Amino acid sequence: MPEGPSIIILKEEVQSFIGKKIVQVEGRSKLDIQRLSGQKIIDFKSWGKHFLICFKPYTVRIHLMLFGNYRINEQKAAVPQLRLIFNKGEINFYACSVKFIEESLYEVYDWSSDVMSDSWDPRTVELRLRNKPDMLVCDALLDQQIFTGVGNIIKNEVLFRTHIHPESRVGNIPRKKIKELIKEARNYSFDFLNWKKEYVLKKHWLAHTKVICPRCHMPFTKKYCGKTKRRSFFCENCQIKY
DNA sequence: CCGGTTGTTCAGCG
DNA sequence: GCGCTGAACAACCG
Repeated sequence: MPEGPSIIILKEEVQSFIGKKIVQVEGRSKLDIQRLSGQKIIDFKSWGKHFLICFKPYTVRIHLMLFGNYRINEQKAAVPQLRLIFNKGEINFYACSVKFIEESLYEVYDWSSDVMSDSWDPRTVELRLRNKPDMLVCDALLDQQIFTGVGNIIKNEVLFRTHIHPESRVGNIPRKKIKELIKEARNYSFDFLNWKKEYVLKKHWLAHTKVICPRCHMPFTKKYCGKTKRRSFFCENCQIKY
């Protein structure tokens, strides 16, 4: 379900609930979710994979993790973690993490690293990469403080597009190539968004889950790389190890 | 039925 | 206190 672009889609799907009052709250979250009853939704925001429901006194953070999903104006055969019922319509979140954020969002989040954000700033990303020269690039792409919103699919596709081997050390990658990587992380994320909206995301995967390199037709390597030990699909021939 | 996964946190250990 | 590992959580697909 959830890499950054998927959360953008969620945000777009719930726009009509902005300004609406929650009339009833259900769910198996152990938090005091009843405090949401009677609250009016001020806005929906996102920071990477975090979906933020903004109320005047606080914010609710939904994280869909690996298996989470949601239904708008319908339910599925499962107990929602959080169910928000309005006079007209409802939003249901399943298998997710729910948290209250009491602080101002601007104390908690820095949007300049969020690949989907209007405030995205490649210089922030470059600085944070420069501070982690020993990190493998496959881990850096999944580090939410560096590439906020990037997940495993985006990681694999961006590394393939930029011809970078996942086990390259960040500090060994030439600056020009780093800039390309940063730019492509955002660029591919928007391709992801558009393709997902059209239900053609998988069709456009060049590397993720692939067995043969579409560029040179050599077999791909599948390996659980880096500290994150997430699946990497890459071409030893086309992707340079720095 | 089992194995695997678009993710993250935390306990336990050396 | 650190870094590392594995467990835990959860739902769905093939």
